[in-house]
Amino acid sequence: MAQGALESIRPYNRRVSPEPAATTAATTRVTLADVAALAGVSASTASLAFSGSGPVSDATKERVLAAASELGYAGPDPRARSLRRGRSGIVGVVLEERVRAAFLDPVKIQTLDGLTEGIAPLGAGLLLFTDSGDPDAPVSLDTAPVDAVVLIGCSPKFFRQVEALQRRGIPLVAIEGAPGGDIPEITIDNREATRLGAEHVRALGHTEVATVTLPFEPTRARGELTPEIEAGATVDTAVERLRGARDVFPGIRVSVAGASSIEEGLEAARPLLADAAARPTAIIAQSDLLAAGVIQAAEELGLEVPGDLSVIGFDGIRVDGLQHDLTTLVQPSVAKGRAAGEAIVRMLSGEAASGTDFTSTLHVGDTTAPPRA
Amino acid sequence: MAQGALESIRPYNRRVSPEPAATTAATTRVTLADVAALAGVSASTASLAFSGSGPVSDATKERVLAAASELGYAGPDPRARSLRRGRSGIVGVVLEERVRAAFLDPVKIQTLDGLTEGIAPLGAGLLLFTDSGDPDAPVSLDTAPVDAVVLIGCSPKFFRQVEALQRRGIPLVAIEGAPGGDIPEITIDNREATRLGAEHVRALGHTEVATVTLPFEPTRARGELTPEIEAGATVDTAVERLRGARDVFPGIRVSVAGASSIEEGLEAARPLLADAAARPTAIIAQSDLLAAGVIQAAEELGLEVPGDLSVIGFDGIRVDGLQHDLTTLVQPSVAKGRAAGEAIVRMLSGEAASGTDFTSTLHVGDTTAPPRA
DNA sequence: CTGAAAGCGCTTACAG
DNA sequence: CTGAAAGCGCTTACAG
Repeated sequence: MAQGALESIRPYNRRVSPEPAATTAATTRVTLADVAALAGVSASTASLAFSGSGPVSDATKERVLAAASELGYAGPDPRARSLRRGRSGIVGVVLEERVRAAFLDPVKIQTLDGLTEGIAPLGAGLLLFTDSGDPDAPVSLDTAPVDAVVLIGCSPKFFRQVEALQRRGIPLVAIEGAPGGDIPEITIDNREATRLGAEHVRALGHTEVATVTLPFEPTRARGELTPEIEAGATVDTAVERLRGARDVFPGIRVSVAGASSIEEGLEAARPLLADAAARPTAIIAQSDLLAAGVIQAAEELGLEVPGDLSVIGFDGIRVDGLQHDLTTLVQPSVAKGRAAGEAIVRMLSGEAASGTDFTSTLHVGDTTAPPRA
Repeated sequence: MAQGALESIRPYNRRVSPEPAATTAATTRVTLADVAALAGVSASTASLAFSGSGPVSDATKERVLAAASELGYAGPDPRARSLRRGRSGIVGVVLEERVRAAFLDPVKIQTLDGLTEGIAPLGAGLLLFTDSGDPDAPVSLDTAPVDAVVLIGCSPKFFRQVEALQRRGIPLVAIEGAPGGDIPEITIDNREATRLGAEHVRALGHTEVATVTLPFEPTRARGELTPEIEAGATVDTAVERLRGARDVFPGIRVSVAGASSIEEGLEAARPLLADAAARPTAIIAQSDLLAAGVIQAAEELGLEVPGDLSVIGFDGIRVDGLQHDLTTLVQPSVAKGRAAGEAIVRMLSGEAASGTDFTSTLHVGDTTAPPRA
């Protein structure tokens, strides 16, 4: 276990001798007590001079600050402060993937951005918990000094750690995913939004429609959807969006992508478009990146979008380099993160917080049109 | 200042009464002392039972664990542990941008991924410091309980905070950027690598060559390079790569992009390609995303790559959706992060650590060829 | 294998 | 406006 390594390493700056500071300079740690002594005040007063949260005369304050700079004291030790105050100023974020996988998803990045905004009033930092690639180094979520934790798209596999955090009274919020427990969840209307998109496609007159979906499970089997894949689904987003599409087109053809990317969208679309006789006139993609891939696949075959093929996405992100105004379901990615942050802030101030279910809106761009007559 | 907000919020789980725990359940915090008392052992022994770092009889250990689970004790408080041990298990990462901007750069993401690997032996988490968008919420780098800090592409504007961290004896490593101080730096051979690429282009027979660069300053002025822009440059990467190109093509035409993206590459390339009479036969792009944009611009005009235009990039990332095998300088993005992590680990175990200068390699793909005769 | 004691460095009521 | 005292919750030598 990783813990072991941490323990075996000696503190970088262990106090070398019991003598007062300022002799061994760099290797000896200066404390508030040292500063107070040099300034000729009590530790309490010195503390007040730094935090500014009490009445201290300007003269005293100056003396303390002068003593601090003379000793090279950089301010109160955050570790001691956080023990005393009961707050560390850190919010944990759990992403159940490697960094490089999690940040390939523009929606997650935007959500994280919104979260940063949402917790800004706390002045807290975000502590990232991701898969390190080392199976022996578990996310040590339950030994980290966090004030609160946000789970983004996490599976129930964190249940044990989540429980431990709850026992410790640490506020938790989940953005999608179903981590278990009675944690406030921030969700979006995956099914309803997709249905809306499908209805738009149907209203244009399309009847031959296919869909390219996100993976149904972490193993990321791809290709034509089989009953086995569907039965083993663990990713709600894919399942719900498929339901929405089926609400309108019950027998819709389904091609499963291996991830949310242009490349995967391209590969998932190829077989759908291969047979000119049985070609759909519209494809519903479960993400904008997949939609961009579908468009590439169409263009590869010399098909025009939207003339020969209508394409609709999901997310409402700007796909870098895509020259179309994509028709898509715009989900409030940033707002989701912000809502999670705000819930955290409320919970930390003792209020109750509940989840939020956001609504996506249909943006009609230039990638959907009536089928050719 | 953000600090104020943190202070004004009362601790979420303030102990309500001075009585021993286990009565008010959720709102009362259970401590190791409570567990020890219930188990009928000393606090020291209880502590040993949890950390496993001492000889405790199995019977005693079991008794302690049973008491813990009876009281709902989730393990030692990380805040207290970190004060006592002098380690928090947290490594800070500073990115001088908003989350959404930083993570648009695939190289940064890969570097972060490598960093995660590099610090895996510590079992530590990454604490993200980014621009929150709120000018009143400064990155509170110097009040966070970090064991070490990695700066990624940071400007000297962090000098003051960096100094404070150094005074506190906190190990620092910088990945590119010049944060000031005598911090070990992880760098790559921007100039030499670009020169290598330019030589490849020249060897193919090109003489009419242009370059699309990264921004030269955070304000991100774009367009033709002016002496003013060049004089005010603060981004080493852009400057060094331009030097490398000029080493081979001294009078090279320069178009500055506003960011590293396909879209910006497209826009920066358009004016270069607009005039068919004065059109370059090769373009050196300072990133792969820019190169992908250059290719799009060429294709827009009906030019073939590499037949009508050779394009070379920098980074060696896979550009999602790009159907070319891009000729590029492959830089070891993941290794850079890993090296930073390993340096941190060494410094935390008391060893000295120096920086590393990595070498990039030329990958010849299918986007460069001799100019048409 | 177990316990008593000290202390990590700070902040916060509480008196003055 | 300032100081003495207590304590945040834990871990670590040190004895036994």
